Amino acid sequence: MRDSRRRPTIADVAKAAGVSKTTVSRFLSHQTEYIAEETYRKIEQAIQGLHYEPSQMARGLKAKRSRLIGIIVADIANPFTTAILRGAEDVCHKHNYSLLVCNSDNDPAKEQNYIRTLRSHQIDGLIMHTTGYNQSMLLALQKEKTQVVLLDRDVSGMHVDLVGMDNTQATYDALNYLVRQGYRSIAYVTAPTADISTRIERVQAFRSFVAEHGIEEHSPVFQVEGDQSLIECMTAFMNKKPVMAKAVFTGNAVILLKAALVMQNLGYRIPYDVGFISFDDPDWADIVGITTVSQSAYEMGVKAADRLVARLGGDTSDAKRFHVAAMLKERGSTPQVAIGQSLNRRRPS
Amino acid sequence: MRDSRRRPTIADVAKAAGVSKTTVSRFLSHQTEYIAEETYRKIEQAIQGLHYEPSQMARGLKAKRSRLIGIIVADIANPFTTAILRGAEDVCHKHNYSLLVCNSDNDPAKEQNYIRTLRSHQIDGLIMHTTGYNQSMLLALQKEKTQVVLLDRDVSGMHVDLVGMDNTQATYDALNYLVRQGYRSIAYVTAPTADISTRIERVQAFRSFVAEHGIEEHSPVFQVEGDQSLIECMTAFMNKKPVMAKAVFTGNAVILLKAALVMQNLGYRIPYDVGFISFDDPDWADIVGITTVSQSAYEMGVKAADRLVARLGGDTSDAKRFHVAAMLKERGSTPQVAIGQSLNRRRPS
DNA sequence: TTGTAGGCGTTATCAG
DNA sequence: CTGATAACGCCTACAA
Repeated sequence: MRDSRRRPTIADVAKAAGVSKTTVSRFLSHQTEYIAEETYRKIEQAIQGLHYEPSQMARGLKAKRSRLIGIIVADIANPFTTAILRGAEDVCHKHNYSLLVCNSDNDPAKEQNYIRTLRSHQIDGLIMHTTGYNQSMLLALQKEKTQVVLLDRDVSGMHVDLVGMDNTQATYDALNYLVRQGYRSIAYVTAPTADISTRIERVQAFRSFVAEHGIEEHSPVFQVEGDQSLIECMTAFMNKKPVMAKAVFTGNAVILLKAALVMQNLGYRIPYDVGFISFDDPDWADIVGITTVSQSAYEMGVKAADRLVARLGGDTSDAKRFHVAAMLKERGSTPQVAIGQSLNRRRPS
Repeated sequence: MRDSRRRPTIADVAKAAGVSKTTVSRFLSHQTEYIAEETYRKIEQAIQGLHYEPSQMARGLKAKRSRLIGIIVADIANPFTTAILRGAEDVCHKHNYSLLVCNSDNDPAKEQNYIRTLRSHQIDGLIMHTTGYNQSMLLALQKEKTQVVLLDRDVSGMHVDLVGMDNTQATYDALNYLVRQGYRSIAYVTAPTADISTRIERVQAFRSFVAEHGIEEHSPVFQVEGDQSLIECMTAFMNKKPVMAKAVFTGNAVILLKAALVMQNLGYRIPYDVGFISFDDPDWADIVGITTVSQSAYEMGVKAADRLVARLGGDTSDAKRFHVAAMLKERGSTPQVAIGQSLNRRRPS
């Protein structure tokens, strides 16, 4: 008698159905053509009765496939990441893959650690929102036929699909909009760029733009780490003479929130004292009324998983870059201002 | 010669080090006492050289452990969930477990599907934020020695650890606070309770409270599904006579955001026309100034994973309920009002 | 149409 | 101190 506390195996099913393991295996892999009607029904019943479910571990060991897809994200608390996860999860679920979610915290060492762990679990593919520092491990993974798709951030020297956005274009779009609205003093606030391609591209685009428009003198880039440095930067920016219409441009939703809070605590009101615009489009931007450059993170997650699944399905076409569209969502935080207008614009009554 | 495109196996390491697989295996399981210094070094070098990493699939097959922990969450887009994931992930990572994240979308069928998938992957344990409808599958899992910890929501008849909060107490705390602030007409807005224990408990607590305080006539419970019904409910609530200070109490951050937006679109201002309080404490509550009943979701994730890891480590103590503290975070959305004060309180100037 | 006999990569047992 | 061997659950030639 089988121990009901043990998960049933294919042997249990075989015994219950009075056939061999091979026949059950055929049933499982839908090679149903050569199975007698009678046998088919018996196996079916045995499986139902035992609540049998094939072991992915055993299957994987044989087939060298795990039906596991790894995803390493930089910050799981970021709504941008959440939306990506949701998209990737939807696609993986549809194709019967499961998602191993890892949170690197933007820490290259933690990321490396996770790559190792994922490799030990024989992941079939990896969706990588990378710190940018683990190129060699990723290349090694690739060599072992683990498919890799880069998400958002690029890694130099990797010839794989990348799903992201045109950061230079998006930065220019946002800045053109701000200038049209009358702002001539713009601070770009970002977490330290480190080796993160998107951050670097955006900062470069920002610098080019403000130089081209001759407003670089009043348009600094702040790479902030920690709340204290943010407070200092915001204070310095707001105190900078000459007094004129200023706007803050934040690199993601997390920094947006922090910067907005700092401004509030410093006694500045958005948008009456300072304009705000941000990359990312957290759900709460709607209610606070923050103009954003929305990246459609959900689409990115979907697309990345789609590409990965396609590769796993045998697509060997050349590695490609996919850009999801960025969309400027205009809200109340960036009203039109008279050029050179001073601070302390009155709240409309 | 070994194919470098194949992941190295223990046999490759053994050959490279000139020892047997057994010896390498001893090395891997840190039974280092009986290994000669010389041998130890050779194995170490072979592993380094080959970038060998033991296969979890093979290990799992043998040991019937996968070092995989499944977590099924109801809504991955909810910041409450994100915080939980972060907590659980931190703990799992520390103990060398990986997290298989599944998003049930509050759909019992999808949840059932995921339970099956996770079982097929031989998860060692499951953290369950459940729809409440898959009791029998969970019991079956348990019988197979898969540890289960319930998160937030209870399942009747399951004798396992549960990490959650005291919903009745928290509801009373919030309502007592509102009454102290002067509100006498309070709407509780929740997603349909379905079989979700927390939602049911909160609604019951709300009903008891308003009955005890004799304000049930002006204090409805709205179970809303979809934006249209939310608009109708909010409109009805605000139009209800007599005109008096009203407050909306939302069951989670997602509904909070929707309800606040609806109010805004209907032309009501928070808190001048209507007070707001909510379960959950999304990061943006700070900047908008919403009073919340914070659940410390991160702590819940940590605690749940801690319990699971403890069980996996052999803890066989009785199943227990763990309550994280709920904390009322008072912000601007629930100002003190004169009892019975009418709508359209003026914005302070 | 069905069954037998390996082998996937690892660990445990037992014997040197 | 070290090594041969069997077994975990499944799949896949090859046979019958």
